[in-house]
Amino acid sequence: MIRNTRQRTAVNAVFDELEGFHSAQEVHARMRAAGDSIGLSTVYRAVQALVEDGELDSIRTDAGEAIYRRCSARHHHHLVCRACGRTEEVEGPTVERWADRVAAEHGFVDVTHSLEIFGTCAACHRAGAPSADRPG
Amino acid sequence: MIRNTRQRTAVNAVFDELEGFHSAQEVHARMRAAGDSIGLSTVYRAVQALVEDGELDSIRTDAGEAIYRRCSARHHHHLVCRACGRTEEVEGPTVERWADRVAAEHGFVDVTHSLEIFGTCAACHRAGAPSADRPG
DNA sequence: GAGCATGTGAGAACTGTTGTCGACTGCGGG
DNA sequence: CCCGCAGTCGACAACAGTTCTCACATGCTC
Ligand SMILES: [Mn+2]
Ligand SMILES: [Mn+2]
Ligand SMILES: [Zn+2]
Ligand SMILES: [Zn+2]
Repeated sequence: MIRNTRQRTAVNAVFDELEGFHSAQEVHARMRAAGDSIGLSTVYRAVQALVEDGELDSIRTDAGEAIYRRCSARHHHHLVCRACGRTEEVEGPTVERWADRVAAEHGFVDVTHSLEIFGTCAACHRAGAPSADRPG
Repeated sequence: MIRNTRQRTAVNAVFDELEGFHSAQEVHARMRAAGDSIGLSTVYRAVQALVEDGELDSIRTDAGEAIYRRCSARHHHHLVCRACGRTEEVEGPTVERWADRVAAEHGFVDVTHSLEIFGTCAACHRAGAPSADRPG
């Protein structure tokens, strides 16, 4: 049975005040800095539970770090600014259909997909953010 | 200046005989098992160089491990069997355009994207492979 | 409140990856 | 040829992110 703890509630609350994606370690550091007493392991367990509950969405950075964000329920993808981390949720029925069709054509079943778009947001571009190269 | 070494050549050759995606560690183990003497660091350096040369394509598993595969030059994506690792390269101009358009609509520039499709291939499905759940 | 399954957290362990550095070697110039 | 040396190798240590361990704490049910 899943129990209601101060820590779990607190981690969940952090994502109410946070835009974009954030790592477990970052959340832990923020909480500690704010005077919240919590262990790193607990933060990891909390974000994992929240992902399973559909409260958070997680993606992986190029560096291999898992980052998390409060997430709306319906299926969507992310448009992430490489410079500031700002994130837009985007939807595209076309893409969904394409992925399913292509998989079906190859005889694949039980199909899922991952899709993220990366770029430099208008604000960062204006501010002269550095551009990275990364083939998709 | 980039030098031609036995090790670099050997790593490159390994991917000629390998279908699907494979990790640096796996490649290292295979080479060692085949009597090839090579260091793990060297394998890492080699696959990284090969990715930069466009010889290999790399994606990241859910577990955060980088895996590599010999890759054709033109831009494409992958349809990967969760059970056996079998991989199909797929292309979709529709998706490319959709990603660019959506990013542009949000004022993003310098846009790239990552897109992978996962499923169970026909052979594995017939063989009764287990199905995983993984939201896209 | 008592009992106990569940959760916590400090620290150790693990995993994939990168850094270090003395030894080695492809390769262009002499 | 062989010299010189920048580029490379590889055993090993270091790192980063994540997970495990286990003694202790604490929600929940009764
Ligand atoms: Mn989708
Ligand atoms: Mn594409
Ligand atoms: Zn930005
Ligand atoms: Zn398969």
